[in-house]
Amino acid sequence: MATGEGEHRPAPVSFAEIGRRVRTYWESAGVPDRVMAGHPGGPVFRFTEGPPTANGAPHVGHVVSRALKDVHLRYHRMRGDRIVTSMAGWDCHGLPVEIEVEKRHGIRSKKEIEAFGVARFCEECRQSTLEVAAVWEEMSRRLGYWLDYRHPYLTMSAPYIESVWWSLKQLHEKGLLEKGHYVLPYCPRCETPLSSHEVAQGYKETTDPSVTVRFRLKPTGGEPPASLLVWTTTPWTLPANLLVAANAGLTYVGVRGPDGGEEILAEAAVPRYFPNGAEVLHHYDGSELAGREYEPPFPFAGPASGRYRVVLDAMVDPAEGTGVVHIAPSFGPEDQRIGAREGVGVYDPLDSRAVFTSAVPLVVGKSFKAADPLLTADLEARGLLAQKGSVRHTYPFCWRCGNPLIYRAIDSWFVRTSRFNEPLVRHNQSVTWIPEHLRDGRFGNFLTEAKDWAVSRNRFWGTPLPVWVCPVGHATCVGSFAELERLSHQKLPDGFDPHRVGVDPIRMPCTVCGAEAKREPYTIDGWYDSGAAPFAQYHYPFEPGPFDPAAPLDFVAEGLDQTRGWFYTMLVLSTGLFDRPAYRVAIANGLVLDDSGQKMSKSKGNVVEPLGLLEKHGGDVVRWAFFTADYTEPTKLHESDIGPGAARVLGTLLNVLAFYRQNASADGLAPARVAPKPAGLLDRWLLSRLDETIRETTRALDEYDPRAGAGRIREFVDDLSTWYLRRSRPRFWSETDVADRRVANDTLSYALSVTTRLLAPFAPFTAEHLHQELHELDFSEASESVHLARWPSTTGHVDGPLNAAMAALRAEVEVGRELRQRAVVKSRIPLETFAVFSDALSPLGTAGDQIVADELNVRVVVRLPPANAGQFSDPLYVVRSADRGAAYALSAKPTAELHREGLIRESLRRFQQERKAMGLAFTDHVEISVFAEGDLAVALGGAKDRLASELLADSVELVGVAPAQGSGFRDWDIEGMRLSARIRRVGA
RNA sequence: GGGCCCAUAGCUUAGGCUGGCUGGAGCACCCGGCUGAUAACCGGGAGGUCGUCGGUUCAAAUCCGACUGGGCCCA
Repeated sequence: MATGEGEHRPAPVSFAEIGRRVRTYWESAGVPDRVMAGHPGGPVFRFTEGPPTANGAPHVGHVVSRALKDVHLRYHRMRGDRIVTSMAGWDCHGLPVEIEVEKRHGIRSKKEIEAFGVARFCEECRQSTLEVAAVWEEMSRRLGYWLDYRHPYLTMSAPYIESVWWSLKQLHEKGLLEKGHYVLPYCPRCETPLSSHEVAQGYKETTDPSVTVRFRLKPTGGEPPASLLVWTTTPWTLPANLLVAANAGLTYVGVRGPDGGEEILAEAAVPRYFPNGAEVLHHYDGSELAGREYEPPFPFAGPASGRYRVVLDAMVDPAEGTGVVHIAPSFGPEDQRIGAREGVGVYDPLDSRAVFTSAVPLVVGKSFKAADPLLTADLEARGLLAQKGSVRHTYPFCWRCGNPLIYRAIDSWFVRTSRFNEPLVRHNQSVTWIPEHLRDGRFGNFLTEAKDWAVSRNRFWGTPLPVWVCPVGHATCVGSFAELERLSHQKLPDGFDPHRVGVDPIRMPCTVCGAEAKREPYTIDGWYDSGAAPFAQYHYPFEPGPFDPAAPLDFVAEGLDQTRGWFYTMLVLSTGLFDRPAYRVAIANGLVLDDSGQKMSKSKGNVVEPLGLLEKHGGDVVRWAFFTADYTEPTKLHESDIGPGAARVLGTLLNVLAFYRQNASADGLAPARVAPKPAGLLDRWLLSRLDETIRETTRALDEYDPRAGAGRIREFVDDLSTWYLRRSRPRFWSETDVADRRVANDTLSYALSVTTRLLAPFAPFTAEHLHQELHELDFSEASESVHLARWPSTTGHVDGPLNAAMAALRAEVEVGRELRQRAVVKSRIPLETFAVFSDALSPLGTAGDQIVADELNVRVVVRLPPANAGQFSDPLYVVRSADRGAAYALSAKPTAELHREGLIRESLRRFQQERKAMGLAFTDHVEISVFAEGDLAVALGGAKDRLASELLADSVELVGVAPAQGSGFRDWDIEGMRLSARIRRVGA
């Protein structure tokens, strides 16, 4: 039994369901392979997939950049370009992977890895990388991001490593790869240095001790005892203190300390340290302090004595601390510089895990952090602690394991980036950055300051540094496996594994002196691996391939964080190796935040999982949401907002398609594949708008602006549905003008077909669904896919004046509607006149005026000069004036004849609704009996033929006597008059 | 401490480079209408100090400066 009137609605559209169905079809028909095989003769479009770490699951931010990459790749494929290459890639090496394996086996240090077995450990790492790939692939399938996942490049594969070796040797020969002993950020847990761009990812707010210590000056004779006040947030570095620095340009004062002795600090620091004032005993120039000797705070068996003295340096900042700075040359870049200048060398009492050695008995066996309180307490006991507190500041933590880093001097290999800053900056200038400000802003700034890149890692799972060093220190960089065989005079085994297990045992005679050389025991930074992807994925230069050393990539896109990561290392390598930019166009999307604008993090529990998101909404809806947001800015992810935007455009298109199919299948017409010859104004206008949309969407994608492209499509779909189709509806079932019906059908199907292709890069699933349904392929013809189609081109229909005129006409209709509302006459009741007073011509002539008349349901539209406006200012009209220079008037009341016409339409609408409520198809024939009162009876009496044709009624009976209850009649009230009707399906 | 970005209606936003009619849309809300595609459509309403202050100008959402708030990066 029916639950009410009009309750047979179609099932809600589920884009997720459409997505699943389309995905199944694609997979069974092998569509992605054929699309990606592409156009062999087409122009080359160079692309490289930024290899995600094959270790962490994807997050929503990855969805954004992948959606962006996909829309452009699809567009270029449809343009006939050959994408070089669609290869997926995985960044397999590095700490992230090692840490995962460590966790799995409860390993906590490098020693334990060695006990576990390096070979076994690396093998586990290798296995682990392949496990996560499946999640990424599934995410990409749901998103519709097409890459060749069956033949990915792996940074751990032997050919890839060989290419990386080749590149390292190139740099080495150019003198751009060297060993040095410098202060670097160092992770005590991972026991390895990190590069500055890795450190950049790990700054966090933290609380550290803040202590001010008295360094007792050695008496120079006769003077009372005095101390320097020295401030630090790292008490653990005090045992390594070798010098103290003051600034020659500052004034220092000696004030009376609590124990009566003199305490020396910068005058500028006095208010901070002694807010209640202090008794100043002496003034000193900074230079006067130079050379004064002091007793080290911890007099252990450190380096030879006699070095503890005050030196001068301009880096000493009076705004911080006491203006007297403690210098531990092994634990700070500035400290190292000053120590080297003063010839005091370095002193490092920590082992590789940053645990104190027996050199500092007080804290032997304690890690650097744990030593802080013990050292502080000892200073206090000896009366050396002037002040103790804590400070909140940002401090670097290991980006992978989360432990605090330290800065320490260590042996490391460097890419001498500082030697080619100028070309880096220059090549960056030729990159089209989106957003544009990155070029000279964040990324550009970073390049200007680019420091040497510490690429060696004291780790296990990575590309081994192919450098062999003899006891004298001569370095030989090996650039290929063949060279390794030649230099080491040994045949490499079949299936040679160029990881540490394979290369560590190999010895070779030094190429300089002939002494036995051993490999430097380092692996290299995983970021180097990924930066090498543009050439290493092809095993360049060892195998022929599409890589061209002179050609940058045409396009890359990743998250903004990659400005310090992949975008940077690619540019360093392309500049260092090939002296050219790495890419022409780089898009960086902003972070995706939760709905309150917070960063997503596991600890906050606000992480939106991409797989679930895509499954729930469907790939197209998620894509659309990101294309239409400003993805260059941090984007708040409102899950409730994700659906509506796409539903508006894609859903409307599905409705238009449903309408088309209903009528076309009744007519048995095939969809038009070429632009039909327009029959009338609306057809011409639609084709013009369509061409304009093609032109503008093409322009948007050429300019890498999918957001604008999606906007143009949205506007067109709106025009198509709410104006062209709404205005043209009766044409689709006209019995009298079959030719026009044909043109309308062709125009609509052509517009749908083109829109489907325009939509294909943006919403690949829905576009495929539309394509299949439109052409009645029903997912059955294996050779068909919208993604094999060519991008539409314009057909010369763009008519700017026509578009403008139609817009003007629609504005007039809006004014008319407003007047009708003020007249309080329903749209179904016809009125006599709509008058426009303007010197401008009718926007679209008679045909246009006909549309206006129809929309407003008036008998005539008249256009008169503004001077005539006065003649309509009487109660017979509602008037509006001064709308952009024009005035308007509308008849305020229907004539008796028009009123009867209105009654007929009112009745017809009731009957149509009743038909619908009965569940009749609009092709079902009926017979109808009608009873009506008063004017209604008169009106319907004269409209029997019309009732018959519009209702598909084989017989129309007008009953003179009011039907009784239960006789199958339904009753309505129209303007107080009774209307009753009984409709029966013929043959039912 | 230095650099970059952002701020328009309750929400998402157009416009800003190139100053100029009344700052446009969509969602949500209220009133009314329409319907042979309905998760539609049409009209009206309410909702904006275009973050704040100052400057340039006949004229500023738009250009300039400062500030506030948010975000990111560097030190």
